[in-house]
Amino acid sequence: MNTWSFMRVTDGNKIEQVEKACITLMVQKGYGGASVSEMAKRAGVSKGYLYRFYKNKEELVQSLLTRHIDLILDHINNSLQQNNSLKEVISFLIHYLFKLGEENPDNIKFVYVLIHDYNFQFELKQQEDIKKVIQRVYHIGLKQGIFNEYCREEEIFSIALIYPIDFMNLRFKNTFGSAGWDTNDIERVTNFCISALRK
Amino acid sequence: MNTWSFMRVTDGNKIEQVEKACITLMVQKGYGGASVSEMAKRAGVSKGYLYRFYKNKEELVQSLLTRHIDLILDHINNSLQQNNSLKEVISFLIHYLFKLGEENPDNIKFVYVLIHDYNFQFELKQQEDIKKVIQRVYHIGLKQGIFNEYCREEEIFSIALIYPIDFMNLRFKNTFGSAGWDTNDIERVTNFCISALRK
Amino acid sequence: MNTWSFMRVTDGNKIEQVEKACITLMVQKGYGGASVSEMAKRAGVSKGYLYRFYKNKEELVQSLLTRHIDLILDHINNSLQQNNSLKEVISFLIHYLFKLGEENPDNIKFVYVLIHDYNFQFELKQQEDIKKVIQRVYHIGLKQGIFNEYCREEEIFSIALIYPIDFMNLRFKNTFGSAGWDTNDIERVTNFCISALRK
Amino acid sequence: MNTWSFMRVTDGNKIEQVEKACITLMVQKGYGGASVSEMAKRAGVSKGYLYRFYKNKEELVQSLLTRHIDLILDHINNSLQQNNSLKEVISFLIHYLFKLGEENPDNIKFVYVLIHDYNFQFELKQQEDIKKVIQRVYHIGLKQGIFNEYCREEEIFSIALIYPIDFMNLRFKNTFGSAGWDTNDIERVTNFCISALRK
DNA sequence: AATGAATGAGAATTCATTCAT
DNA sequence: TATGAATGAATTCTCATTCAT
Repeated sequence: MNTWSFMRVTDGNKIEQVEKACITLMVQKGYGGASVSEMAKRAGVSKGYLYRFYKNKEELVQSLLTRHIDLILDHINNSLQQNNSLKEVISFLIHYLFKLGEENPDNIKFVYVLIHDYNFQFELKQQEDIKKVIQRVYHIGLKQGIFNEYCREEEIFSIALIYPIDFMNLRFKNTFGSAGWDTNDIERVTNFCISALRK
Repeated sequence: MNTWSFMRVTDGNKIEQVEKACITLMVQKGYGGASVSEMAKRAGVSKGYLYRFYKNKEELVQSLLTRHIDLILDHINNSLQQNNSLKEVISFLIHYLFKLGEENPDNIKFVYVLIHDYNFQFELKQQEDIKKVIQRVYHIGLKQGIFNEYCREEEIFSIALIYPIDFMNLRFKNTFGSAGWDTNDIERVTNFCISALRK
Repeated sequence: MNTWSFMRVTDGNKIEQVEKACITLMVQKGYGGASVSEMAKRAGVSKGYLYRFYKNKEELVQSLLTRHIDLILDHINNSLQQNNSLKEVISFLIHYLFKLGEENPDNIKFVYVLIHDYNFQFELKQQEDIKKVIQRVYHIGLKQGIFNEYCREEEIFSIALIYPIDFMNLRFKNTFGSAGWDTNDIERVTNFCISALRK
Repeated sequence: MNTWSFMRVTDGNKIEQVEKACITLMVQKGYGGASVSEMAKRAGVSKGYLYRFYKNKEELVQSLLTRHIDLILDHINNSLQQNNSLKEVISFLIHYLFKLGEENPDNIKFVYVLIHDYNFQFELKQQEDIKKVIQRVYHIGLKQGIFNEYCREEEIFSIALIYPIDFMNLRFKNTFGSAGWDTNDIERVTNFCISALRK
């Protein structure tokens, strides 16, 4: 192993630590309250180092959001390429989202916080990707003729993507008295979602 | 009109201006980005004046959120006291929410931004009020026996309250290519919501 | 009783309350930390009222200091007019100072704090009064021929006036492990003081 | 001289400048009146820089006070370790205090102002150190059997430490018409002090 | 590649003071 | 006589960002 490849590994770790710290702090303190200094300290790197990878704080956060959303979009696209039915696509998506929330609640909290923030829009290119993916899902449903008359692309987005994310965060916040979830909850959310879109 | 009443009107106006400025800035820049100085400047009052009414920035924002949510809860409670059916209660609620969004988009944006922020919880008392109201709506639906098997209190909250708010903000953000809404949209959202909860 | 005299009584009380509040806060928080608003609130008067009597915060504090010092000077002058010996004059003074400290510790703390503050000098006229009084005491001692060779006017001031005040505050601050004082302490301080000046 | 050592010198200078500015302003305006902004400006550093070294204004001032007092305590302790007589210990102390006042009046003014401020106590550990030192001086005097019957530890503190400091400040303030001091004054103060404690 | 010293604009908040009533 | 609403300058402190090393 040469020094160069060794360095790369080191780098990767550092940046990974920065991103973890960023997510944690964004969730805990919000965009305004999360300071770059604290991110660097938590990640064990210098502030200067951090600025060599990201133009500024906003870009760091935005790039993280983009990557998180991209992962979700990739997952849906994979699911779509396997000629799944609408039900399968939605079920896979929701199970995937719950898996993310179980692996690390902060990841889902982070997405939740940012997609509802007027300071962070999806990047333009990604917005197109989202539209495309939602359209593909919508067309599958149309082809299968299973949508009720009130269902449009917006409802696919709101119900199949946003509603499960909101569900998890409602539980994180313990608003209605339950703190986590079990497989029954996941099934119920999945079924509710599909039933909401169906005739 | 005597001087006294003139003074009062002036006062009322000032605080009203502060609150308007606060809402606008919260929506535009988020909690961390919205500065008290700018709020005061926009409202045409001094910073010191503002602090005679609110202990600090957080209290100003929190009190505004509480008031906005209270208005919505009051509306639902009124609706419940009139022995309305589930469908009527939900329909009234959604129409009310759209009315708010039409009167002043910032009001709905403000609520949207804050209820998805991990730094702003509902005040404890209000959280209880929300639970109570949602429970009452839920019980009406149970009595009428019209819920599908996947519907719980959480779904009432997410679908009848959050989904319409999200819908408006999706339109404000122009995510799927339409910027406002018309009466058809309102009807569609209403029907979709009721259909989602129903058998 | 006419309205005028009634008013005067009321006024007197109010101003007295203001002065009490001022002293308490000056001792507790220092000049910078004591706010006029809090003084007014504690005294149960409005800020505006307070400013009708004192040009500003400094004048309020300065006038209080001047009055406190004047009381002490008056006491010494009375003592001097009775053809007392040096020992009697000093003994009366020290007993008087301890009486002040017993009546209300804040009074002695207040004097202690201010006479050691570079922002508060004695008023010019009062500085002359102090010099005069100290000179008279000095001359009595000279006439009686009891001073040791190292004793000058400055020592009269430092030992007969400042040292007892410092003693009480050392006890208030509990620096050497005793919190108050008894009659033995008073006698000891008196004797120490006289002995320090004597041959 | 290499760049590194050059940097260190620069750094040291900056902090030194901050401390000088702090002392000057504390003496001129008191704790409340001395602003951190002005300290930074006078020291030629940025506000942010200052806060990298001191948690806040209080810590800056307190740390300076502690250091000044420590220097004095160290001096007494050195003197004590050389098996000096009481007279020598006190004489050395007083000469040292006057030397401090001659080197830089602000240093003695600073100590004078803060030890008489109810907002600044000695740090707990230092208070113990002071007690210990005073006790050691007291025990020397006891062993030599030279104290008069009115002399206790408190008097050692008040007369050997506080009285010379007060003397210098009385001169700085020009209260009795002389502004500085000469060697005769120093001798007189020393002799007065020793004579005051002696039989 | 990596650091962290240094900045300075700007944040939240306070408070002495004024003045219309 | 007495109030307290209103101000705005000043205060303490933070933080994103830069840059010399």
